[in-house]
Amino acid sequence: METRIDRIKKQLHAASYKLTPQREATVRILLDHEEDHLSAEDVYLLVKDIAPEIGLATVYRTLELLTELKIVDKINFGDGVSRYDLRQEGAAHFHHHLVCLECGAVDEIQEDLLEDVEAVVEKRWNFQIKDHRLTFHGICWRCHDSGADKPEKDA
Amino acid sequence: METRIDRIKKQLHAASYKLTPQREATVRILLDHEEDHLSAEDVYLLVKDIAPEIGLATVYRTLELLTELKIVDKINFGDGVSRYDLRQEGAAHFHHHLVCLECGAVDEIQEDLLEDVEAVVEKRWNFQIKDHRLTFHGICWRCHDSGADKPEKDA
DNA sequence: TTATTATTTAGAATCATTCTTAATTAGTAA
DNA sequence: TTACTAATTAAGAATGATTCTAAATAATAA
Repeated sequence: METRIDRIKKQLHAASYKLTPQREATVRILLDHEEDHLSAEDVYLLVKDIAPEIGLATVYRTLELLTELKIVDKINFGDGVSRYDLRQEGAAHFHHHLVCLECGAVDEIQEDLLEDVEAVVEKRWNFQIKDHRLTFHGICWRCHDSGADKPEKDA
Repeated sequence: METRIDRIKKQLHAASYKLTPQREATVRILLDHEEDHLSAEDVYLLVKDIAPEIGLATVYRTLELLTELKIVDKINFGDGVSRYDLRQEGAAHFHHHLVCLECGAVDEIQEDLLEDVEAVVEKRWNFQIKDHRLTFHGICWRCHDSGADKPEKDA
């Protein structure tokens, strides 16, 4: 059976890159932390456990490469550190984020909520959209009283 | 007649800050470059022309202060540099951006396109939205052939 | 094998941003 | 005005994330 790693390997080969042990280890960490918005430093510390000889610069280079190939998305929540998220397989667009101003939690919205808005933008601003970034800042369900309900999982 | 500067002065006083000459010079630069998405360094170089004795750290401090007071918005297009935009007077939310992957131009959408989407997010994810960031990446009207029309100005 | 190219490591270098310290300025009360 | 106090600033040092450099290593092709 073909695994996600296998498919990423093919993607790399198609672009004439190799899946070196360091790159594979990095990808494995990202797969194990799909929703964690890891920084390069975070990835580095985690990947060192399974590939101790790896260097920080290699992690940066790998993340950059994966970003170019649209396997991961590089995000910036304004704290001066870039974070890296594995893109949903086959997703055309980047998922959205909810950043809590109270506790700092970052939740994800996988569903694409922007289809209507994008139709308007393409038409009215005559702009061919390739991707988008959407982040909401506010108070998450954990931090405000009015209904301590965990939202339903992504529709 | 009350100018924008006067109103900003009041806002500062209300929060018990002073509009020092350095701060005023910085605000003037921002007013003169409303759509330019200046970095702190850009602002510094421009402000030196009208207030030569100013230091870079002061520019940073001033921009940070103005950001806290929601007079300017700090944005990050992923190039490692923060940029600062004067917020439309009275606007509750930050405006959106169109970043051209071809020529690098950054256009603005002042209109709030997210009202419907936000209603969905507030309800379904049980999240109290305070602000948002929305950026589209793609090809601007200048760079793609199909209709070299400048879009109508913000509706 | 040898030559060539891609990749990595380690640490130095860079660059944006923040911090520190001492000096300056403004505001206030006498 | 003068003295006191707090806010603000300049200058440059310090920090921290990221990128670059040089030499070593691994993979690939001939």
